[in-house]
Amino acid sequence: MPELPEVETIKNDLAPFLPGKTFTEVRVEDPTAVEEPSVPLFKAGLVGRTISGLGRRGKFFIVRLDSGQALIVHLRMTGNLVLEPSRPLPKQLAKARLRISFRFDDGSGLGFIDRRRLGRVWLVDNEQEVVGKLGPEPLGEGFTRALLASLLSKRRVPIKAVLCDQHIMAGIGNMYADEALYEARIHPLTPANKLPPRAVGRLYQAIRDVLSEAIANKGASVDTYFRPDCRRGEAHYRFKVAHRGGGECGCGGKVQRIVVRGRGTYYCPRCQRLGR
DNA sequence: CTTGGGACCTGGCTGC
DNA sequence: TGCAGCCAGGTCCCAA
Repeated sequence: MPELPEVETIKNDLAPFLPGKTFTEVRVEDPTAVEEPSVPLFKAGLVGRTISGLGRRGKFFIVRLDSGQALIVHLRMTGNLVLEPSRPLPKQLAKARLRISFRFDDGSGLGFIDRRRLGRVWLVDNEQEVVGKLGPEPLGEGFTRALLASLLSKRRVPIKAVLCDQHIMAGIGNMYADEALYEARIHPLTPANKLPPRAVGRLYQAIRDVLSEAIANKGASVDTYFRPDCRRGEAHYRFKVAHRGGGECGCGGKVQRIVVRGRGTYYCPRCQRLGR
């Protein structure tokens, strides 16, 4: 599932290829992929435009155009952007369906494939229309310990739910929330506003460390995530708890799986105690 | 404000 | 072996 480190990796991988290219053809194979505007306007707004730069906000991938518009992609659960022509797709992607294909003036192409068809694209005048309601970037300069403390102090819900809420902070999903809480030795059910200042400090560092390390390892290929050239990320090899139910923690205890707000949550009951 | 639930979506898994 | 039904979880939306 692509979260911040995966989308950042996709952006970094595409940075040497996309900027400067001009769209020559856009084929929308699955119209439900286009959230905004209509499919004809979507195509017309892209063809002939040149890519001026790439960006990322939370889990959204942003392609900026010379027209001033922005093509925005959200991969949701199973979306992938693959460079074409590409080698045979890995078997996890073999059944994914092609939803949109983009062709460029140099003959290259980019495919948006998505097994479960939950991903979406937008073409908008102002990217804030799509990403404007997101909370701060956890790796951004403005994301300080004090800001985290103030965000948490207003919420009584389990800390796990707060970390995954894109309106509070942007880019953390199920996997990295579990990893950050493990690293900070915080039980996922702890009410956010009940965290003592020292725990908030640990959590702040854990969020930054876990995300940075995952980016350095090019994202986590736990399910259908692959880089645009179909290579795997390696961040999942470093996971201590995420998707490791029944596995062993370094302390000798067993990683447990519980459900927090409808999401599978992995943690170590010995390292992450409730109430302190 | 919060919380819970459903909808979207389909491959892969479980259980009979 | 076949098949029904559940599960994964990011996001939005609605009801209480």
